[in-house]
Amino acid sequence: MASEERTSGIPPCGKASCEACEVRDIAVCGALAVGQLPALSAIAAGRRLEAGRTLFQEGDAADDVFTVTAGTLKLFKLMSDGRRQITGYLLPGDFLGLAYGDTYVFSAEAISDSTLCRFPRQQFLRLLDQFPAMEQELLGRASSELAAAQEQMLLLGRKTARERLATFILGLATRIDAGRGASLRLPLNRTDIADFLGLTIETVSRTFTQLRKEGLIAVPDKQHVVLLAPQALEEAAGL
Amino acid sequence: MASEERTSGIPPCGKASCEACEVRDIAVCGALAVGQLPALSAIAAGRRLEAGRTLFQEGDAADDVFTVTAGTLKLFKLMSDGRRQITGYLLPGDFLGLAYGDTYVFSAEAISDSTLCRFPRQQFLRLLDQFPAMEQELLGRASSELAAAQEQMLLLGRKTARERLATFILGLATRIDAGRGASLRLPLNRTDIADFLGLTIETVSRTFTQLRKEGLIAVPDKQHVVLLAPQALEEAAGL
DNA sequence: CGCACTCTTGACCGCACTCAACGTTGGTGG
DNA sequence: CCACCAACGTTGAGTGCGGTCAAGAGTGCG
Repeated sequence: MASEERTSGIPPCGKASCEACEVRDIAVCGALAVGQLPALSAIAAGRRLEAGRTLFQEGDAADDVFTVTAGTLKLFKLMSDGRRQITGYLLPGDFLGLAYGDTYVFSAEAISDSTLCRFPRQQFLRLLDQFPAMEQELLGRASSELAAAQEQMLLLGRKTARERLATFILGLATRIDAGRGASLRLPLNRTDIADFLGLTIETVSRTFTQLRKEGLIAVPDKQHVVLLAPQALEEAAGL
Repeated sequence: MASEERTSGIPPCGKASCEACEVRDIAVCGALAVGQLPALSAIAAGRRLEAGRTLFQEGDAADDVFTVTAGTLKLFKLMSDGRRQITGYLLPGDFLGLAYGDTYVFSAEAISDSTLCRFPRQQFLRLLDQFPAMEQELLGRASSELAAAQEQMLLLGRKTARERLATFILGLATRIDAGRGASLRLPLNRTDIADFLGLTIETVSRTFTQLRKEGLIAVPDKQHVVLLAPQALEEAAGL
């Protein structure tokens, strides 16, 4: 769990960090804000989720909203014949539960062992009325997610395999922010990367090899990538 | 203009309709709510935009938010070499301006002659504090947009050309809602449809022909489509 | 050791792209 | 009125990128 939390910029939910929290941080880390907001604490419930377990499926009643405090989750949509599109992945600090009406419009599954903070949706929404700052924070998050979604649409609709993978690696580096030349731990395996980038695992694998042979990245093992030439990688990503 | 407004479920912004408006309708139709909210009226500004004119470009300072009262707009992202991805299109009643931080993350251009209601962003955001219902409405809209974006990611990442076009036509029918068997006016030309679906105009054209020859649709002229077999079209869309 | 799982690599294929020609429509001006 | 032109859409022929199918390598586990 500790190594999971290390991968994000969000501080772990220890007592020390809580001291620095403000109400608006509810959306940053559910568990952090619980101590600050008795009303929220009352409705919060911790939830551990083993790797591979489903949090909810597309079509389920959207009764809860969540914040991720540890681990990695993937969000995806399925077609009846099994084709899959991963629409996003969540790291500690991410909020989950905006994009739906009565039912979830995608499925969520833990990639690694994860912990989440669960809030019954109705109670959570009622709390928003009392804390406008929280609502603004949520609106800001929705904006960011929309911007990311549009970036992903450009990737899926118009970029080549090479550009997609380069974009993915750079985006990962930005989210995890592990400094220049550091080794990035890939939160997704090849299958998930393929389903995120709209490719097949074979093409993902070949493209990793291609970027590696060109000296843009190193792949010390299948779970890690090193950015050897970030500049060149950005060019490869298609600006 | 009248024919533009007819294509959406939103009533035109006449005096009669305004009587029925409530504050939360600000997000439904800017001009509607102006009469109800003196504070909003004070900052609102009408804006006509000819077909083909740019409302703003990706990277511009995001100073304003808008509601569309007539016409059609397209939102898109460009790559340096000219590749384009249309991330969405706006019909009367749609809100514009959520997905950004300081600068717009996409460009917006009028497809047909359009009118918009413009609100300086800072003042608009300040008003949100005073009208929580408006903020909740916006949050709901952001949710819908995110859901639509995820649906589009599935389309772009995993669907065939045939499935993409079928999905597009059905989605259009839902948004315009022109009843069974009616003739749908296409708000986008072939180039724009291609850039929306991540295809080329040739493939879009061929696929229109294919669906027509199979009897799923009729194409009375290049600007109209008739759904002859909605059931079969949904199958073609890949469920 | 054997098995299962993930990833890589190679050979081939096919869907959508590219390139090119042609048709249709609408506007403009002689 | 027609001639001309530009913009848009359709259709055909050929190509190539990424998908499919298949084999093999690397790894972890009982």
